[in-house]
Amino acid sequence: MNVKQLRSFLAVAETLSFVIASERLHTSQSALSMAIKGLEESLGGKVFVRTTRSVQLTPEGESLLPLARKLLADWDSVHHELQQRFSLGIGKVSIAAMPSFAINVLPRALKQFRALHPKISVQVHDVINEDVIDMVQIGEVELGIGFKPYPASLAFEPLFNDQFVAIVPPGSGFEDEERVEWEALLQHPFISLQKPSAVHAYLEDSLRDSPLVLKTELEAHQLSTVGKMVATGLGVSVVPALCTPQMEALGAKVLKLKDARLEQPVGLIWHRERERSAATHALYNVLKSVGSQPD
Amino acid sequence: MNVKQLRSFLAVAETLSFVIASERLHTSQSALSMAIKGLEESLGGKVFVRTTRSVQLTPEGESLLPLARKLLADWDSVHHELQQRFSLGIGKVSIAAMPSFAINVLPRALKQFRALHPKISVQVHDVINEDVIDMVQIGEVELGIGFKPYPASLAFEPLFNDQFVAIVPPGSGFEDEERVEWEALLQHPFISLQKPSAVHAYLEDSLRDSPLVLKTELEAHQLSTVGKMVATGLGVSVVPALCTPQMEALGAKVLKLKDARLEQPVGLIWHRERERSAATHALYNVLKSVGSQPD
DNA sequence: CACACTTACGATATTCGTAAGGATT
DNA sequence: AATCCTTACGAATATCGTAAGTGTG
Repeated sequence: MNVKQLRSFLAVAETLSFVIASERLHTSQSALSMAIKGLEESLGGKVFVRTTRSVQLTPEGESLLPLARKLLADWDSVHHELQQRFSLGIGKVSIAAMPSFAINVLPRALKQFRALHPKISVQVHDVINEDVIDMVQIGEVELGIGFKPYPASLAFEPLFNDQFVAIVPPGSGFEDEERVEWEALLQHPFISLQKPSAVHAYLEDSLRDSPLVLKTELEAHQLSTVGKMVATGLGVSVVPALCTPQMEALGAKVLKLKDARLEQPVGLIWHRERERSAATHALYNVLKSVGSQPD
Repeated sequence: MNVKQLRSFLAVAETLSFVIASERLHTSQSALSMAIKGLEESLGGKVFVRTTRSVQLTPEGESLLPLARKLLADWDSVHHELQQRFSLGIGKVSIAAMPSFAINVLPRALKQFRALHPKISVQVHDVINEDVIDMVQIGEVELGIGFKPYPASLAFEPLFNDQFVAIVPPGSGFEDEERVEWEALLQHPFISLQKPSAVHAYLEDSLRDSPLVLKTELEAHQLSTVGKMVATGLGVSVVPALCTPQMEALGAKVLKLKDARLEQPVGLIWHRERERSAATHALYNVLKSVGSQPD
């Protein structure tokens, strides 16, 4: 019993005519005749009674009819669903992105992606860089966006280099300058993101060889909170340059840092061993084209 | 997408190896490779990632796996059910039989039938001859057993000729005789079956040309009730000879009638235009062999 | 005799298995 | 080197369509 035979059966059962059914199936009557014959051999008995002038179902054929209908409907449904999944007609993508990217770049990219593939739902996990790495590692998301990761099991495709910038309160002594030295910046109370943050780690790393120390006096969990703290004069901080417009909107002043080491590649992260779905691949491509122009 | 491709997919997905899967499918690796290739072309994307050293499912393949399992399970289930139905492994038969036959012959036939086909359930409608005809006509049963019917749409296969016999109370004036004349019989109160009964109709028909009249003084719905009434001396009656043992067991005396016209063929009845199931056909054969030897 | 299904038969496709190819561990 | 999947190719198989056959109304 194969699919073609069952389709033939259904067509004949519904038309009660080999001629009409063969037209509906775009085949010859003889081929249809053979298909039904094959089906009957496979089942071990006749499903139709042919009296040269009329075709009717046997009781066994009668009981096959609803079963065949359901079987073929399910069959086509599965076939269609998989086709849709491959052609991006349907699908689901889960990604994780670090906040600076999620806020400043992702919306634009997602708008473009959704325009291309409106039926694919996207779930964004807006978490700090460390959690992005974890979620990709665990397999909770197929794709992450963050700083270049250490684990060898993860692959990385850079989008752009993000440099850190200093943010200071308006009206502070830095106002006239465009660039600021670390030494001058650290004279002020330092407001940092929560401890396991990538920003924090990079800052400590880049200051390792210098006599300077990060005196963290305030901590926050959200970039916008840090920005607002700085804006109200509680201290200074260092954030990814991506956040510049956001920080300025909050009322903080953004200054470049005179230290080239504070530059990190931001890019797409995925698990080498895990396959990405067609939908994820499509999003990957959009992010690659949109994400490499952060402005 | 066809059945073979889906079976190939399932085998590879479960073994994660083309070699092992091809052994399980009793085919060559190349054939399996082509089958998967064909499936992937049909679906529009890859379901496996082959890295020459390992095979793993793509996310799309992962989502196909449970669907394929169900599809094939349903498929095989339908195939098996139909095979069983044809090979009489399962099935259901509905027949209608007139009471005299249902009581005196059918049990023996059904015992033999059930021994041959234990998984086939049989539903017996124990109804008067007229209802047997109706139920076959309507299609409520595929097979009936009763007197030869009139409708041209029904086919009839005789099993035996049943003649009517007189039943009288023990100790009545007939005791010494083996045969009884109509005239003598109708001197006594006549107990008949309910009006539309075939027995009643035949009796009236066979008395049409004679001066005798059926004076029905009592009516009952069941043969055994009639028998008991006769046995207790309420009157006399005429019943199919088949019921002889039953009537004697109830205490009535059975006498032959001196009238050859009171003989009717009893046999199998079915609708010419309606197909009979394999199970019904099997029962038909058993009834033909058992039913033609009523004793 | 016209219609509808089956069978026959040659041609076309498809599928199969063996064997060679390519890639990875 | 050994293993495993893919590709190539000739052979076996299956399927198809045309056309003839068969039986019914």
